Formats: sequence, C-alpha cells, structure tokens
Amino acid sequence: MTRTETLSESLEDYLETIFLLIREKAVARSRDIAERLKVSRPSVTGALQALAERALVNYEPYGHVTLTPAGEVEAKRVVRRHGVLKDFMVKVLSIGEAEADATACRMEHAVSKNVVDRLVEFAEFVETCPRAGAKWVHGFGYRCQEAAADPSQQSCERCIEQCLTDVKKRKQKGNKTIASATLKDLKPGERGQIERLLGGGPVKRRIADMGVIKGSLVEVVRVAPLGDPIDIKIKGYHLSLRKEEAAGIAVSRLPEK
Amino acid sequence: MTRTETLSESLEDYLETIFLLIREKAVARSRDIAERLKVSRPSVTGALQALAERALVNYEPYGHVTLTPAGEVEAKRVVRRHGVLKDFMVKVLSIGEAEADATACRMEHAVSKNVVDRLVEFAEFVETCPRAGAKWVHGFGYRCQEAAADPSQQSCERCIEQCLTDVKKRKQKGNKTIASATLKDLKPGERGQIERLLGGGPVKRRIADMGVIKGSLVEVVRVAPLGDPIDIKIKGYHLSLRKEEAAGIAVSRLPEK
DNA sequence: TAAGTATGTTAGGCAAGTCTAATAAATACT
DNA sequence: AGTATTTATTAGACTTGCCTAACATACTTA
Ligand SMILES: [Mn+2]
Ligand SMILES: [Mn+2]
Ligand SMILES: [Mn+2]
Ligand SMILES: [Mn+2]
Repeated sequence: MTRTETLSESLEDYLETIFLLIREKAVARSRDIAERLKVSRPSVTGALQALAERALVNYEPYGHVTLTPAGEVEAKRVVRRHGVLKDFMVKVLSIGEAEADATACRMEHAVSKNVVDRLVEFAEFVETCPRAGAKWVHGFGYRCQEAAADPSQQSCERCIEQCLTDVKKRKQKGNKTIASATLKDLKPGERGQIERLLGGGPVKRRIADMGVIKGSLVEVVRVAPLGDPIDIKIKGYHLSLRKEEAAGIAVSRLPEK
Repeated sequence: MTRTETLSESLEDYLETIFLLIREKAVARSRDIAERLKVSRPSVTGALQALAERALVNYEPYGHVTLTPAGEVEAKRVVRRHGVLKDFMVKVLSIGEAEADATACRMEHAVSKNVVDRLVEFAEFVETCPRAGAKWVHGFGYRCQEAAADPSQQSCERCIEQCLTDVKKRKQKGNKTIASATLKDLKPGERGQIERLLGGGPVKRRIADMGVIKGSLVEVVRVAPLGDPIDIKIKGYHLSLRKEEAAGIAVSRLPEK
C-alpha cells in the first residue's frame, strides 16, 4: 500500500494515452496503449494496476479499461498541458509539428498550471494585440526559417510601415466592422474573440471558471454532422458544446492564419 | 559496463550542480551537492561513480571532484537550458523568480537545443522589435498581474497611440542617435545590441558559432574589479571575455528594463 | 464447436535511483 | 599527538519502471 501523492511522468503518459484512445476509438485496449507508448504489453498491465490502485482507472483483468472521474480530470490536465506547449512551439516558435509534439510530451510533466495559463495568455496576447498580431508572429517564424540572412534592419522598417497602415485602416473602418456572430456560426478551423456570454446557464460558469474573459480567443475544432456537438478549444481547454449553448456565446470573427 | 548513450535527468542535475558549485565556491563538496539537490550523501557518491564511469567527472574516493572537458561541455549545456527557460518565464511570462527557477530545472531536461535557440530568438525579437519592445512585454506582465481586470480594449487603444508616437520619435531622431560604444564600455546590468565584430580573432569565431548576428542582444553580467574578465550573456550563453576582446565588439546601448 | 490467433497477465529479472545504518577517512581542537 | 567532529563511502534494502518468456483468456473462423 504505497501512497504516492504525485503522479509519475510515466503514469501521466499512460493516463494521457488512455484518454486519447478512448476519445478516438471509443475504447482503450492494452495492445494500443503499448504501441503508442512504445512499451511492452506487460508494462501496460503493470501501469494499469498502479493506476487502479490510485483509483484513476477502473480495471479488472481481461476487462475494459475506463477512467474514473478523478482519472479523467488528471488525464485532461495532462492533455491540456501537452496541447498548450505544442501549440506554443508550433504557432509561436515555428517548431515543426513532430518535434513540437515529442518535446511537448516531455515538457508536459514539468510545467505547473500557472505557467501553462500564462503561456496561453501570452500566445493569445501576441496573436491578437494589434501591435503584434498574427502577421507579426508569422514574420518571426519566417525570420527563423531564413536564419542568419537579413539582420532585419531593413525589413524592420517595412514592418513598422505596414503596422502603421494596418492600424490606420482599422481605425477608419471603425468598430462597427466587426461582424458579430455566435460560436454556432463559425466553421471548423475558424477562430473568434469572445464578445460576451449571453444567458447565464451552467455553460457560462463552466467557461468563466477557465479564466475566459471578453477578448479571449476561441477556436472551433470540429462540428458534428448535424451541427450539434461542437468541439471548441479555448484557453487551451478542449470543450464540447451543444448547439444551443454555442449560440449563446457572442464572438467576433478573426481572420485566418 | 553499461553504455547509456543519453544522460538521465538525475545525472544532468548532478552535473549542473557540480558546475555551479565549482563556479561559486571553487570546489564542489559532496556535502553541498547533497544539500542543493536535497538528496542523501550516499546518493551523491553513487552519482559521482556513475558520472566517473561516463568520464564526465574526475573522481576518486575522498578526493576532489572536478569536471572533465566533456563533463564541462555537458554541464554548460544544462545550465544554458536552465537559464534560457528561466529567463523566458521571468522576463516574458512574468512568472515569479522561485517558481520559474524550479520549473526551469525540470523542463531543462526535456528541451532540445533547437527549441532553446528558438526561444532565445523569440525573446530577443519580442524585446527589441520596435513593434513590440520592452514596454510592450512589460505591458503583458502587468496585464497578467491585474488578471481579469480590464479586457484591455481601452488600454489597447492607448497602447497603439503610444507605439505610434514612439516610432515617430525614433524616426525624427534618426539613426545617428545610437551612441556607438563597445562592450568594454557597458556597465554590469546594461544591455546592448551587437553592431559588428571588429577584428577577426578567435573571439569572433567563438561568438559567431553561437548564432550571434548583427542585432543580437548582449548583456554585461559582471565586470571584475580591474575591468579585465568581463562576464557577458549572449544568446543564453555565458561568456567570459578579456578587456581587449570586449573592446572589439561594437554595440549600441539599449535602454534599461 | 474446435482449433487457431490475437490479446492480456503472471513470473522472474534487471537497471536506476533513492534511502538508512554502519564504517572509514579527513579535519579540527585541545 | 590524540581525541572529537565532520565528511565521505560502503553495504544492504526498497521502489519504480522496464523487459522476456511462459501462460491464460478471449475472439475468429473454418
Ligand atoms: Mn508525456
Ligand atoms: Mn503528452
Ligand atoms: Mn534539473
Ligand atoms: Mn537546472
């Protein structure tokens, strides 16, 4: 009877993998866990027993593995950390998908919620602040790929000019430009900024608890065929909303990329 | 005879600690290593034996511990990763010193040189690009500390105005404003941007190998009493230069903070 | 329904990393 | 110099996490 208060990196990975397998394939088989984690099947059995002892999975020999509520909470935490770190590396630092993914899966065990939250904040700030903005970030990525070429004194001048004209344009068009919409209207891949949360149901609370405020970024990940469960990503959290719930979230569309 | 090609997180930490102790106190005693790493003394002995087997430290029972050249290289790598991650968290993300330090020491084992380099690039870009700049970063930190207060629509306007006036000023004053100096002229704590590397000695090569280009940030960390060994930080690397060498590096001063 | 195959578990072993208790060496103090 | 104290090492044990080989169960299919 060992009472290890904190979860080891290894067990966090098992939890993460189980969660993702269940999400993707409806069921997490020992075989698949082993394959994903590049580990032998007996190792998986061992891990499942350890997780069961900690009441994070429901497990009995030869039976189906499911996550307990506590296990799901823990798994989601890991998944979020992984996602946030990966996104930051890919979108802000211009690291390649594969490397970002692998690195994120190692870093995810080291960062606190605090740091992750701040990272999300910063990435959003960088992507949406008119003084920086998507183009600016993209410029950094470009600069990186071009490496040492062009110490950017020249292009820096051009960059500022561009920024000035952009801001002027924005001012001329004024605030009314923002075609107001609700989350329900966005298509997969589209992103928007929260304008406000209509209606005060449990969704509002759930979302507010995540640190979402006016101006927060939200991205529609997937919309089910009938438009009902809408998967969104917000503050690094993955969320599944019903159509009516999504209709209660006013957003302003954001340009792609 | 075990040949583990890659160093474990644990051994990296021992190496890091030994390196820092030697730098600070001239000698790394088993007792101090144990204390810093919060580990028992026998554990240290074990680690030293493991490191000695890998030819990373010079070790014999009851003797002084020193790093072999290979060990020093490895240790410096770890120290740099730690420093870069910590700096990013403190300066860009506005995470507190203590938490940043602890987190950096866990993340340092997970990030590749590639990611660290990119992180340095990005932090420099963010701090020096006129469209972002130190004030802008600071604004983000401030926003974070103020938390949910002020979704920044208001202050965003003000921020842009400020940026515009700043850029205008910069233009009026023109390029001649940049009081050219050399690294030798900077005081501890001051930062500058590399203008060019005068003279083509080995220093130039050493520095160029680190990815330093025109525009790279450099910070003077410490200057010895007689002004001779000058400690600088550049691209996350720690470097010690002689006075003459520092005099060969043309920089433009950067405003504090 | 009776193989035959795929999947999962047990048994046994090993390496890394940590600990405590006991011992040895080095250093500091009369 | 001789004892006390500090510092370092050895011995032995334990935990975690991984492995291979052998066995058990579940699913497939003839
Ligand atoms: Mn992981
Ligand atoms: Mn992961
Ligand atoms: Mn560390
Ligand atoms: Mn460290």
